[in-house]
Amino acid sequence: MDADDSSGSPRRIKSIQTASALLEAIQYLETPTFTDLCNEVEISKGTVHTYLETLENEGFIAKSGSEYQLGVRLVTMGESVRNQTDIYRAGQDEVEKLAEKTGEWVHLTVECQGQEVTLYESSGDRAIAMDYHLRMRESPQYLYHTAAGKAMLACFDRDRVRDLVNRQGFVQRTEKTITDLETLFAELDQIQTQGYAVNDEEEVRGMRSVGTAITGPDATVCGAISVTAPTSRLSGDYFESEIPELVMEAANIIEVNLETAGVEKPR
Amino acid sequence: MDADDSSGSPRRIKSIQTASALLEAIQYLETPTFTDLCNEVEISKGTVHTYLETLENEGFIAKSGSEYQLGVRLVTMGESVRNQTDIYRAGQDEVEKLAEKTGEWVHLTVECQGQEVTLYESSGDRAIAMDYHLRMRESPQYLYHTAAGKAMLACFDRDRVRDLVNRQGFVQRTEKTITDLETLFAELDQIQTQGYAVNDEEEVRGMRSVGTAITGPDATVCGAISVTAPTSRLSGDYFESEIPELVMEAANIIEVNLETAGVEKPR
DNA sequence: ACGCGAGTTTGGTATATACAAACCTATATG
DNA sequence: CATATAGGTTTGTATATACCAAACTCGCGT
Repeated sequence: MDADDSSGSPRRIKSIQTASALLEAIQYLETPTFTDLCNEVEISKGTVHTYLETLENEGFIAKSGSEYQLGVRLVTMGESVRNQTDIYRAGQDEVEKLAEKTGEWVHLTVECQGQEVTLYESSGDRAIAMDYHLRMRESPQYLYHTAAGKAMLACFDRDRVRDLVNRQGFVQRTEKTITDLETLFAELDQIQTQGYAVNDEEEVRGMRSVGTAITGPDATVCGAISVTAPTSRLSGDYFESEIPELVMEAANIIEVNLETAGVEKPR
Repeated sequence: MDADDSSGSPRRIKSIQTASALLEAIQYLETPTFTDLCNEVEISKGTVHTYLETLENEGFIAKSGSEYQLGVRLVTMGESVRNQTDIYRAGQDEVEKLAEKTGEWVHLTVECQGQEVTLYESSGDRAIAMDYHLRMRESPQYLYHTAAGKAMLACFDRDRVRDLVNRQGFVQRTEKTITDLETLFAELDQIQTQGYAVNDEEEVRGMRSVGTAITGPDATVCGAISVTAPTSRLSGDYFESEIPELVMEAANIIEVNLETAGVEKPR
């Protein structure tokens, strides 16, 4: 549905776009059947069939019985991506340490095509809401929904932020979700001055998080790290200064790790 | 190089095969440049360019500077696959428990297109050789190279095994690697009777493992679980009976979990 | 036995693909 | 400073190929 034809003509391979749409549909529909997929995309049965056969053959999808699902090859590829991403290697240990220290969920995320993708996560012993976090790993999040995401947005050029938001629109998840550009910009300014972002039940009711951006040696944003916990446990001074302190410290160490290791920015 | 044209005509989308080859090349070459890729595949520069543009646009790859690498979208997709695979959900806890009990590496793997893919792994506190295991997660292994793989092979029809081996050939990794069909078949028979497989430095010198297959409710193989440790620590009675016992127990529990949960076999 | 829906195969044609060659744009070289 | 060279991008075009439609097969419920 998204015409990317910016009038000119950056040539594209249509079959890849179609395949991509099918993969996305399969991921989205969980375990669709052949007809489910035919209904989802506007392509003839025969063609869909050929695509699915090909994708299965290449290991991108797998058919179990009459249901399709993404193939195991993607696990391998995903793992590859992680291991090649510097921020993952540089940050893994810190994430685990922070999770242990706080006892809560800690996420290491990066921005990808205007959304937030979780590269690594670790749960402390008090961490809750497994299901939510499971789902979060599976699907990218809007940057303005999360603390880590907002921390990254704050580092972007405001024009770029405007651009993103225009393309994505504001999806309201709770009554506290940011739903207009002014509020967002005001908050981004604040984040920039205080050095960290908070998410106060803006994505899930009863959940708060504190996040901060991780910048590479060339001052570009590489990703972000965040701590998430139920509002009951994350409040007062702990929420307003202790946790931010810990999060920023961790981010700082990761930045140093990045600096010393061979460096490349993701994206 | 793999002609899948069984003369007949299962129609395929050629562009997807090409894209797949490019992705594989990118994964294999780590962070290739444009020209690297042109050399790797036999396609004209212009065409490669169009493919890469499309793949980047769809999030399958990312260009950082002049280097290409697999895109972050694949992380998300891979995570999706894991979470949808019953054996992952059913086995995760047991893998962790086993890792804690033994203090060594524990792997949960499945078969995919005749190779072994790691779905989940956990390292006990004595586990070593991180680099090796990192690499293992990234690239599928030959089934006859590992304990878990052989355990799965033992459950297959022998004709299917012959088929696989004919297609893959025997790649010798150490002087103990199995390199002929008779030896393999003999060992598979033994595995079937004793209920578990061992890998005695057949893949990496100084490394042993013990693995066993996990079968679903419909008696098909879903995957396998294995413990890996240095030969020095894995020997004598511990190697020959204690560990096998633990591994089989874990597999058994996972099978029960599979039985009780909603069930689907991967692949 | 029959009909029906889900899934697969086939023919023909519009078109997307892939080559080649021209074209840029930086970086090395005389 | 001019020129050469390599890395990368764009364009025209013949042809392979992807796509639709319609025919077909298979399995299931009645």
